[in-house]
Amino acid sequence: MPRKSDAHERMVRSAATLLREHGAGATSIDRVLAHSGAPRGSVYHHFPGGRTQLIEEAVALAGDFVAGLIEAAARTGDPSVAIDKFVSLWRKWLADSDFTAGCPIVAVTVANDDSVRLAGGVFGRWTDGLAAAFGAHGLPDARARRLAMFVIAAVEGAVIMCRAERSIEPLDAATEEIHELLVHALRT
Amino acid sequence: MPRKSDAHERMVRSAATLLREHGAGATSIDRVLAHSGAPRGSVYHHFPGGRTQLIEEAVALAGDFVAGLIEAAARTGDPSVAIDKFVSLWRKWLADSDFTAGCPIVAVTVANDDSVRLAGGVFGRWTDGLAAAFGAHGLPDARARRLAMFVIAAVEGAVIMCRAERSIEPLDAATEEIHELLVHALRT
DNA sequence: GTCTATACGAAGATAGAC
DNA sequence: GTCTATCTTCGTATAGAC
Repeated sequence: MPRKSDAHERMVRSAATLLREHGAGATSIDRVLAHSGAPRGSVYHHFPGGRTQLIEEAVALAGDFVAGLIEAAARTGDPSVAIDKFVSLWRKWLADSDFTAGCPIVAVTVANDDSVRLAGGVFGRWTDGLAAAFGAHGLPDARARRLAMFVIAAVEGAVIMCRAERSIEPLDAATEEIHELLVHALRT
Repeated sequence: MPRKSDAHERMVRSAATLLREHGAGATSIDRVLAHSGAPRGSVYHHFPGGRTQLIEEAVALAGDFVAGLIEAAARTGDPSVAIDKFVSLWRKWLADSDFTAGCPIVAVTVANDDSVRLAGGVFGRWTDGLAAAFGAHGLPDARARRLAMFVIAAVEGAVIMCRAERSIEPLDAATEEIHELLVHALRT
């Protein structure tokens, strides 16, 4: 009885990892196979859409994972908690990878991969989740949305700078300045 | 007499363009040749270091261009001017490319290209330039640096989201929230 | 500086056997 | 579901002629 954790799932997870560490251009079927240990012969059985489908599933998986985290934290009604969860995730991934891994959604976006189509939806969902937390705190819808978008952009940008500089400083700077901004924005 | 605008320079410029539009993985010698119209035969005459050297020169060119812009604006002593120049540049590039072009430094960073080594230095120079403007305005060194880093991260992140969502909204949101933050930070 | 030819490897995708 | 060809295209790099 084939468990759920079969070759298909292992390949999607490996694709997400390669996306994060080496970008879309380097995420080839060959490398996913080597990384996941999945068998060559069944690639087009599991992914009839070939490489495109594989990348798209990896984007969806990563997008859902982060969205779930944001949405769960947003339900506490405290925007600071949601932001902290989001930032902590990147902090952990950067540390675990020694500053070589970033965001898979960013990877497909800057490479203009076929799956950029999905990237907009993922960022949109993250934005909606965070905006809901700001809204619950009493901010007007327009400001809540603007702030949510801004926080996500700032953190994503900081993660890239952390990789380039091989230092956590940019993410620390972003965390502090976001906090500073929220002190004023959330003042009731 | 071979002018300065010869095959070498055209290739570097084309490489930067391809980096911005299709990422590091898709910036191959073949594509640079096709895009620049430069002759095949002299590639390794102009670039003894091959593809690696070509990409590195493109990163350096783009990095210097933006740094020069920031540094010139910073000399006015008004941080808002420097930020406006920086944001306007991205706004124009996004519009001109119909949201398909981003930052070449980001491209080599997320692809973990050999030239990531240069990316940290480029971001560092941009940060120093903007921090100088904040310092001239009277902010303490630590805060000036933190704010400079944050602004660059936020704008770079917003540009990526603009590409994914094919909309200028994320950059508009970033511009407004950065302004909001500066209203408090630059209060004398 | 620029040309052609060539070697070599990696990658996506398909076909047909088991 | 998995295997082994196989085809084709693309990419880097070198050699040697002009």
